[in-house]
Amino acid sequence: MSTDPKLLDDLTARGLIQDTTDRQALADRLAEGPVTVYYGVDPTAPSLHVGNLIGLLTLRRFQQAGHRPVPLAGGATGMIGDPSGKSSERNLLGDDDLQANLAGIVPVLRQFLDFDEGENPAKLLDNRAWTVSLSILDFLRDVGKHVTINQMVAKESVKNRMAGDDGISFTEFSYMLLQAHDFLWLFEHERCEMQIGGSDQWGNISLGVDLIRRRTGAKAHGLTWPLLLQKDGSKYGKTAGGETIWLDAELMSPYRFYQAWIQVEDDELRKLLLWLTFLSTAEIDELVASHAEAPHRRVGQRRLASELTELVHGADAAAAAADASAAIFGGPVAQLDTMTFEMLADEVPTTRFDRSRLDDPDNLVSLLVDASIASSRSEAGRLLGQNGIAVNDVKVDLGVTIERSSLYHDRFCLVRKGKKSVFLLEFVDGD
RNA sequence: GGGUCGGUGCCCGAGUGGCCAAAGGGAUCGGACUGUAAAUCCGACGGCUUCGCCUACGUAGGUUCAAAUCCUACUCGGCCCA
Repeated sequence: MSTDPKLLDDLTARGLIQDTTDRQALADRLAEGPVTVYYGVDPTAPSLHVGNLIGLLTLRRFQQAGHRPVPLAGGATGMIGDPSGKSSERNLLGDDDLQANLAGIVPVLRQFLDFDEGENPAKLLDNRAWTVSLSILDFLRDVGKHVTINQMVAKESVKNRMAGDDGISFTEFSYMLLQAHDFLWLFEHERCEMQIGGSDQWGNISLGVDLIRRRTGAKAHGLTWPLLLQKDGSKYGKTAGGETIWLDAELMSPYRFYQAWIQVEDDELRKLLLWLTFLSTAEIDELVASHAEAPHRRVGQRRLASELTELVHGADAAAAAADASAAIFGGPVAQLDTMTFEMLADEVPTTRFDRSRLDDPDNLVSLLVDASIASSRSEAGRLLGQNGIAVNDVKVDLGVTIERSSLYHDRFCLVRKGKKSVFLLEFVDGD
């Protein structure tokens, strides 16, 4: 099977290459034929999030170019905690949590990678498989012997932590050896010649490359991309509101996922389109240019949001998220029909109440709290006082009551908090 | 094990007996301006039955009219010594 010779150039054009091992050797090897390439994810959270997005997309780019992707779940390394990019020691996760997290990431992987493709199917591996049975003596002899402490201490991630107040535990210090061992194992058992990761992984990746060379004399390859950072320099991964952007529909609905990208600022658009979509660089240039002509139409954000939502959640979910957004931000809510409201109820945070709540006078504050629109009665009062709540598009004050006549289609009531957050209240008959 | 410094609200960080629900900054949330953008400005930012009350400054006790501030024990973390 032949491979796409333009892969490296495309990644370069997108600005997705931060560091590589010997660039020419890598280009030659990729041109020669399919390469097995791995990207490791530690299951430290119940699902994957934006932080893993570039990795998944890059694996996909490799697969589309004819290479063989290996997503590696860090069932073993997840128990240790990678100090890279962390300023303080991690809490160790228990076995049960890890297993549950692992189960959570598999479906997401399937969205991105083809595991059934004839010639170069993706293969999911878990480093527990070869790590749990590893004896400490073997480990020290086969891995530790080939690495000097000097080398390890020189790594950026370790240096930072040694300079800090909290120090670094031996456990986390050892993390890079386990990762290097993974690479070696994959090289020997899966003919995996390449590891990719975010730039914070560079130290760990190059250590693995070195280990492979010392143990086998062979040349392995590494590639990292720049980290996706927010303006303040912190890792990307949260919405403006500080909510983690999950890739699992259970943890973040497609609508909210879509909204997270719709709200992206103009300055970030080009970069995000290049890094996170499969649109060609030419298409992106065009899109960014037309966006600049009429920024208020937000064509750039719309495209980014729908491309990404489709990638992560599928075409149907992406269309539904776009429809819901159009209904909510497009015009007067009063004009929406029952079907649209029912559709919205699936997309927007919706709370169901018994109709009897409508009979309480002055029920607004308690409804806001019960629907988790405000976290306390004090906050609800504050929001109302600051003109932050609109019921059915009308700003309301303290003391307002939601009654039967306020409902649309005798069931729904739409509450806005601020400009961007929308909630639906649904009133139904009690049992 | 010894010594030493420290543990304050979402985070950083002031405060060393009353004027402390606790300075300042960041984050966040509302408002104005806009384009569901950025920048800027304004306001809020423990809870409640809100002119008052309750809960909070590592944990548990104690001294005092009064403690985040003093004392005791415990606990956790940094650093130094062994």
